[in-house]
Amino acid sequence: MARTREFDENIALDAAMKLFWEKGYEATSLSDLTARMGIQRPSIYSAFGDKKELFEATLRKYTMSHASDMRAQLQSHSSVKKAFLALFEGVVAEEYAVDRSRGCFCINTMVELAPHDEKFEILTREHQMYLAVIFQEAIERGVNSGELDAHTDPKALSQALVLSLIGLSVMVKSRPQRSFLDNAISVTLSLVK
Amino acid sequence: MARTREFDENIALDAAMKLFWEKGYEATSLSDLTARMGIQRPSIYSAFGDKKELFEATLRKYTMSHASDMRAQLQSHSSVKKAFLALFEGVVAEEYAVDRSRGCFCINTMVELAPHDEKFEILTREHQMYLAVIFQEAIERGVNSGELDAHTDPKALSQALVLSLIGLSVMVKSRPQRSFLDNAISVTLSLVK
DNA sequence: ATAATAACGTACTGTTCGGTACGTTATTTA
DNA sequence: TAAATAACGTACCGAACAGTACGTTATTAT
Repeated sequence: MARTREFDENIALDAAMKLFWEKGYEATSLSDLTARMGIQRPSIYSAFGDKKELFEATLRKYTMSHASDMRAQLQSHSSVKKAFLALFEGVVAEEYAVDRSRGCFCINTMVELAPHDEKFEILTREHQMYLAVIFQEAIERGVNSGELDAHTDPKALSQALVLSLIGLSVMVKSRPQRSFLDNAISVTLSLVK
Repeated sequence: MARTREFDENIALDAAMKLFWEKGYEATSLSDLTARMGIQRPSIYSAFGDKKELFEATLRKYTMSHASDMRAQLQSHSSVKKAFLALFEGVVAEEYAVDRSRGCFCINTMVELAPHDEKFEILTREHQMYLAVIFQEAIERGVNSGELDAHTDPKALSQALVLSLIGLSVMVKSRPQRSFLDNAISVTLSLVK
């Protein structure tokens, strides 16, 4: 009944996500967004709503993709210990790569918006809860296969690992010596035994 | 040789610190600052420089005060295990108190500014390094007193604890169930043995 | 007392902010 | 083919932004 949309909403949303992820909510302007999304300002508003709504859409996109990434990574090793080691070391390696990582978008949002906006408090909490469940399932696989101690408390251990992974993801932003991070990872993952 | 300053620079700086701490750098405007500091805009510029310089001054004030707080807390218990437990549980208790905590200003800055501003990358890194040293000293006291295992690696353990404490400080912003945090703390601090 | 000087309050600068009105263009349905 | 409709680009809105010019007031040193 009318003109068809000329841009791909998914591609545009992805561009917005990368920008918010890199700069945060406040530091990203509508002009930044139009430039990177390749569309005009009214197109953003008609397709995604206002700035906060667009941000929310990008965060939802991120958390879904991030959760399935994490799940896939944990399932890609037969050894649960090695899987967690690869996961933690991957965070470090990414940050120290030629073009540094953006870190974790959800963590950035927990810090910037969750304390002042209940919607993002809930959204970020639910993502962390989901990650904890993914971790727990991996640990339970390790217990069932006999790789991990039968006395392990999978739930509590997964929760501790989520906390440490968050800490690691934040700490790398200040670019400490890699030995600092390697030591910390090594000690933390000694809990997975 | 001239008129004397009518406001107390230290009090004004403290007000600015609390505001930046609560809202972050970008979300805090000069108008917010003049309102809370109780002084006019040109007074800010003459006493502290521009917005970024003022922010830096508040962060330096915070890190110094925070470091000595941490040191004091760790020294206030004869048992090192109890000292760390009180430290970690204190973060949780503060956040779930009637008026929620602002979290850790240094962590907020690591997330918001460190990735895009080398000055803050360095400043925040140095603070975390300093905290790690304080932690290490506490652990060494525990080893020397016989409370902790003689095979403990105080440096590596302290680094792991710094990471977990960062993770905890971020995670509380999304207000998960306390049992989540209690479990995670319990598992993490089982490393201190 | 007076000249020098620095802090003060007011009022302003140009710029950028998020958001939108509106006329134009392209597509679809009838 | 014509009417309807929605996406498009342009150009704008008032508000808020960080930062400053400037005249006034208070304090100091001479």
